[in-house]
Amino acid sequence: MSKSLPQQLSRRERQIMDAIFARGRASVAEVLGALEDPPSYSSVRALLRILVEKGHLTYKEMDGRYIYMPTQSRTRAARAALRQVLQTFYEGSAVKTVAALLDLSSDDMSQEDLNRLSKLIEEARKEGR
Amino acid sequence: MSKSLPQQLSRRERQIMDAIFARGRASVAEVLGALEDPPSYSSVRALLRILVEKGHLTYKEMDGRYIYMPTQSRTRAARAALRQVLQTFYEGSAVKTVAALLDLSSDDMSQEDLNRLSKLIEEARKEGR
DNA sequence: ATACGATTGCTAAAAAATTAGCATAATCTT
DNA sequence: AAGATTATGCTAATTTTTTAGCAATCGTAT
Repeated sequence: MSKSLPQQLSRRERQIMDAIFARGRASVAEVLGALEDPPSYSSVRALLRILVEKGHLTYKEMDGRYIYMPTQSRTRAARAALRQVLQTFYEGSAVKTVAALLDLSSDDMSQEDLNRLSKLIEEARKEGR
Repeated sequence: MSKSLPQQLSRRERQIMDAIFARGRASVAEVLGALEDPPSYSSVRALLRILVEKGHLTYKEMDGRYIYMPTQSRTRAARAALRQVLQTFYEGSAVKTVAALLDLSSDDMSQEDLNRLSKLIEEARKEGR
């Protein structure tokens, strides 16, 4: 059984977690650089400390400085985030969500990308059978 | 040009906005009922008032009570949320995101759902051409 | 009419989040 | 080696968020 992290994150905490998830892991300076409206270095450190205390982050020392990384896998966090969007905006329907995604970014998608998606759907079809 | 709502929401504000987006619109009592760890009726009203002040919600009186609804369209908010997940967890790749969605909920998808998706992709293919 | 229940207007207090300063150690540069 | 830069340890203060109470109003049922 894996530990649960039921606590919802505050605004800054969320920002920082997102920055770290997007990068995999990050130093204080990197997190600071990733924030849109950055507070002081001290403030970022304080938040990181809190996130470690709450169990959302861990860190190890590398080259004399701390590198922070999520305790939860990216995959797991990503799924939770997707579920949230699904429930809030698409009535829990994956189909509707995929449709929205295609609509959102079909301009940026190559024929090759579309081929890949077709294959994924084909696979799901087989599995469901 | 539409008004921008740059302010990031606090924890409760986010919760409440999500509850209202999921329902389209809601009364104070409905919002209260929708929250997992509900505070008092008064507290919910205070948050709603703040969200109105900040321009995220609007309300109208119906049957003697206030019904709150988002100022931003669900579609627009949904897109913003999807983009956020895309950027944070899937390197901005819609293909990866769709793959994750299929993986997440292919069990719940019918053959008919998959057909629909195939068609959507086919359409995107034509458009891109 | 009157009591009841649900709602809003307004206000204040408590809790949490956010920010930052200062001292100190390690590392890099000249 | 000395100075500059960058890091952490620890602490405190400010700001924002979150909570809730009380009076007044409106509709409903007795």
